[in-house]
Amino acid sequence: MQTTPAATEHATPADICSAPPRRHPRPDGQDRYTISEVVAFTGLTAHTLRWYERIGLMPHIDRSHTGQRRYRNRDLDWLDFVTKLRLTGMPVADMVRYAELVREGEDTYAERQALLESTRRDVLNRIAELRDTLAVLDRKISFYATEGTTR
Amino acid sequence: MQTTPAATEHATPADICSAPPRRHPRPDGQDRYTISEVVAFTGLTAHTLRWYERIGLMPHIDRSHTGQRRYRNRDLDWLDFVTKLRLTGMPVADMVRYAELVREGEDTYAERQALLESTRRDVLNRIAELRDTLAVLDRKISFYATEGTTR
DNA sequence: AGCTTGCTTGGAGTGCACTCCAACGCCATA
DNA sequence: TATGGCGTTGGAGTGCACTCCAAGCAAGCT
Repeated sequence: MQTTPAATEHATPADICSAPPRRHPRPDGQDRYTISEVVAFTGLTAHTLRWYERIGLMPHIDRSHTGQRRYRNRDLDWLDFVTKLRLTGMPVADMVRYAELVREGEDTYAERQALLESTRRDVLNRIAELRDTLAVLDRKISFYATEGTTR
Repeated sequence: MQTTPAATEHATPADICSAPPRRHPRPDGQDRYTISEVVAFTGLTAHTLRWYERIGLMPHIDRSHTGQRRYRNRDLDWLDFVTKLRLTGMPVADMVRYAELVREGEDTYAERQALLESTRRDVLNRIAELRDTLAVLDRKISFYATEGTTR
């Protein structure tokens, strides 16, 4: 494991460019959270959090002296990002791939960029499809609304 | 094997986003299609079409004198709608529920409207989430773009 | 007549993303 | 010292949405 201060500074290079708006406010100045706190912040289950770690979707999580997980703010940032990726419908395997690239360091910037750009295109397509669907729904809803009231 | 140019046309995923409305035009004036024609129109597999019928997501499909399915235009319309609902992430069970309401006739207009309105809210939320995700992706992508070129 | 193609069925299998289980450890409070 | 609460693990189980299989039938072509 890397333990140099430099490594700590940009331990997860992905985090440098992320300043996410927080939906689950974290206590200020704290940087060690139990798994149940993370459950409360993220809405994920403890099972899922452990499973993410097992499959390599999470970096190694710090442990207390008794072996319990202590999540740090950068882990929560990463979880926020993963949750967003999941919402796009990206398969977990692809997210794991991205996580691997992050672990491999700066040499993978280009590949990470390509991966995210492909995801970006997927998201745009998905939004377009959803807007299409919305139009169909609106048409049907207004049909039911008028038919329901005029008879 | 199919040798139509259409098969070649949608080989590249890039074309998908430039072909929004009807990717598989139906022949004019026809109203009886074999299962394999419907496969070509919808992109669903024959397995899935039969499964949809078994679980009650499709109405009873007409049969030829030999017992083979003959889909009609209204069946294709229904499949288009189902496909849109599926894109919203609606569980199949909910779609089956809607199909049941349709079979039960006009008395269920109000309930159908409520169901679609709830779906509509889901779709709007989903679009908002995706836009959020898009913002995050753009931030990261531009980070990788500048970092990748400046070093 | 023989062969190929397309379609039929019920039931079993697959892949994904969790989700749960049993057995156990640590530790604070009563 | 005991009880409750929170945490740990590997492995097995679950639910969803397909997906495939084997065996068979009917029609069309040579």
